[in-house]
Parts: sequence; C-alpha cells; structure tokens
Amino acid sequence: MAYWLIKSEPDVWSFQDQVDKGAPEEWHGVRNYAARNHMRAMKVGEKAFFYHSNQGKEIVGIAKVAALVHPDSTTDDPRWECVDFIADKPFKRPVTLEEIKVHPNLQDMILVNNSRLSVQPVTEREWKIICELGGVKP
DNA sequence: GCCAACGTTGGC
DNA sequence: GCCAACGTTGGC
Repeated sequence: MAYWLIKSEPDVWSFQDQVDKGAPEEWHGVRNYAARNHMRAMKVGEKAFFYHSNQGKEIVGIAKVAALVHPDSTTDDPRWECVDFIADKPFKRPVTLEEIKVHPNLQDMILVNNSRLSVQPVTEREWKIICELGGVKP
C-alpha cells in the first residue's frame, strides 16, 4: 500500500465538495508528467492526504482511490490521464503547511521541498505522523 | 499582488 | 537534443 498527497485549490474543488459528492470524482486537470506518473502508480483503495493550496495551506482530510488511471475527460490529449477519488474521512484538526515545515520528521516531504508538484507520494512514516497530528487513525 | 521556482513548449 | 522563452503554480 502506497500513500499519496493530492492538492486542490478549495475555490475550485474543496475537500467538502469531495465529501458532498459522496461518489467517485475524476481528479482531472493534471498537466504534469511527474504528477500523472504518480497517478498511474495508484491502486484502488490507496489513500491520499487532501491538501488545500493557496487558501488554507493545510491538509484537511483523506481521500481514497476509487478507480485506476484512465483518460482525462477534460482533454482530448491522450497524454493526460487521471484516477478517481472518493472522500474517506476528514481530519479532526487540519494540519497546516506551517506545522509540517517546522516538524523535525517531515522535512523530506515533497510538499516542503517542491511546492509545485500537485500529486506526490508520502512515506509510511510521514503518513503516520500526519494522521496523528490530524487526530485520525492511520 | 508579487515573484521565485519550475515545467513545458517550440525553434534551431 | 539543447536551451531560451513563456506560462503556471503557489507561498508569502
């Protein structure tokens, strides 16, 4: 089981939107090879932190992969593919970027070192630490 | 609103 | 295949 982190601007698609949807939603719009490749590696049932960029700058919950990679319906360009996500559970308490940046054991996170990658892997150790901070079971 | 960092595009 | 130009992301 691999762990991931996905980013979304809450203005465009927030975790609450994902929860309200209550069904799988295409994670479309990614136009970056590295991010796409991470989605290609995802398996159904794997979990991802849902991060709000720009506004909030915090992880607010967990989403689950609901469908394997498939063509992105928002483009005809066959290079761009995406998976579907469904909301898993919200954090009891959001974990802010600020908090992550000062945490001694989270310094190697891509979120800290490459703020622009919108789909990124998370190690098991990082996953556990952040779940604890967020008040949920890993 | 600014701007640095980064990734993609496209000419050569 | 290189690299300059350009566009976008996202923190501040």
